[in-house]
Amino acid sequence: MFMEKPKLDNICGNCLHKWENFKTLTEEQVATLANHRYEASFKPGEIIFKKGSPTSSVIFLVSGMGKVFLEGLDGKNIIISIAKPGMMISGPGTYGDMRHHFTLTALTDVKACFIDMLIIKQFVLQNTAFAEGLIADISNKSLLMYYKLIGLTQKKMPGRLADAILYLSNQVYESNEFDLILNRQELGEFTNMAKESVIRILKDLEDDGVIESNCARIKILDKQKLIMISENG
Amino acid sequence: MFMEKPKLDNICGNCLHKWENFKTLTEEQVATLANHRYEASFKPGEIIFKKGSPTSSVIFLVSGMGKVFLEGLDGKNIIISIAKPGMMISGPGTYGDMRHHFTLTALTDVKACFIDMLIIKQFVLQNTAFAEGLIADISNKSLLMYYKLIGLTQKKMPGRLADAILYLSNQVYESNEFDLILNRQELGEFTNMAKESVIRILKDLEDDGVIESNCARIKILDKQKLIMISENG
DNA sequence: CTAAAAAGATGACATATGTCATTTTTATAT
DNA sequence: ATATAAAAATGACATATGTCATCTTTTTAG
Repeated sequence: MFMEKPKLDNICGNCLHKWENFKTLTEEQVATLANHRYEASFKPGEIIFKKGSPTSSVIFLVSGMGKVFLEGLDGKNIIISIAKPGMMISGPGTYGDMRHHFTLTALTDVKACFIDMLIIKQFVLQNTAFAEGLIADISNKSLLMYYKLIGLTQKKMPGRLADAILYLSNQVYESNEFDLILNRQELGEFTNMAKESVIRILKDLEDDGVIESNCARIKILDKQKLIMISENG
Repeated sequence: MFMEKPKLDNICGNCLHKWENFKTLTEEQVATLANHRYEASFKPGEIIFKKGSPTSSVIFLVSGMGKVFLEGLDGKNIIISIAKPGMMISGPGTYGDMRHHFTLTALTDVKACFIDMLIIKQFVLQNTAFAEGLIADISNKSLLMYYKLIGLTQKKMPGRLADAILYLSNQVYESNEFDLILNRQELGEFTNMAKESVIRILKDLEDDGVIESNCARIKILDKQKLIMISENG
């Protein structure tokens, strides 16, 4: 992983437009931002930041996708979300013990933008609208965790897998047909089930004509039914 | 309008001292707070606020205890935490859809203080230190959810119940012996298990000399062993 | 104090789901 | 292209945990 200081071109434009809360910044603050950002490239599987490491930066993916996951017991992970460009990636440790509590790794080739955390904290103190937006952002992520908790603890496997497929289709790929960048093991880490169970239920869904799936490619044939499975556990 | 330094020590003093973030407020803001607070009393079982209702207020318990829980699928609840005086109780909807996403009910006789949400939001805009403190508070709660998720999905029942007992002992009652205000059903909602399983494992713990338990009274006999059970699943 | 209701306790049983071992398919590198 | 490694798929089996029915104890209300 190597870092370089990027030129002040409109490389930032992407994030500045995509992350709602950047719109609260003054021109001066945007300039400050551009002066305190660093880019780095990662290959699939590489760690972008690791649980336990200092929360020195906030991260935006410029391109590519990553996975955000909790490192649980006995090396068992829980994938929380798939990171895409335009989302701020930081964690609850930022305003706490200053340590990351989850790990972010690249799923594809990733170009990531590191913004100095001190700058973000400075904006919070200078710009109340930004602070408010940050609270909203954190709150939203917290909310997702509530529903993740309900899903993982109260739904049975088919419902959890349906949820995962719907999440990938609606939030990540924005399409009913996609080349999955998660393998069965990771799909299991996302749905809290063994990879063998993922395979079995994926097959059940295929047998029932809900999806078409061979290896990485997944096509949703009957979204309504998938939603029904998601809702009925 | 002239405002004298409010005499709050007899009313608000409890919360003002207990919730760290109130210390960032100016005297004027404290006075505003005192003018926009309302108290209400609740009996055990009564709803203080309900999932789906508007987040018009932030709540502090003046006295008594409550349970904060998600209303999950098929009426199955997930108790997230036990509310005590000194903690701000609000939810992720406050800076989102303006709706509560969990329910708060009284476990004992409760006197609750309702602070107008608009005042809190005003403080966020006026007082960046307060905003920062609020972010820290929300972050901390978010963090707890991460570890709750890991515990509930990856630990087996004895580990989860051990966690619950340790939480009650350390965080809630601050004693190794206490009269539990949760019944077996609720202990199940806290640990994601059926009430029958709670009863069984409670009995196992008693047989193993880890705790002493008859109905509501619980006494921890071997905390070290309890911690071990918590850690080993 | 007695009756009714709620909570706690117990046992039998069903099942969702994980684990392990093995085979097949797909991807990767030489 | 061939060899090797990784991922996917499959089947047998074990088990943690929920469900249900029943009984006992405790609490609540008249």
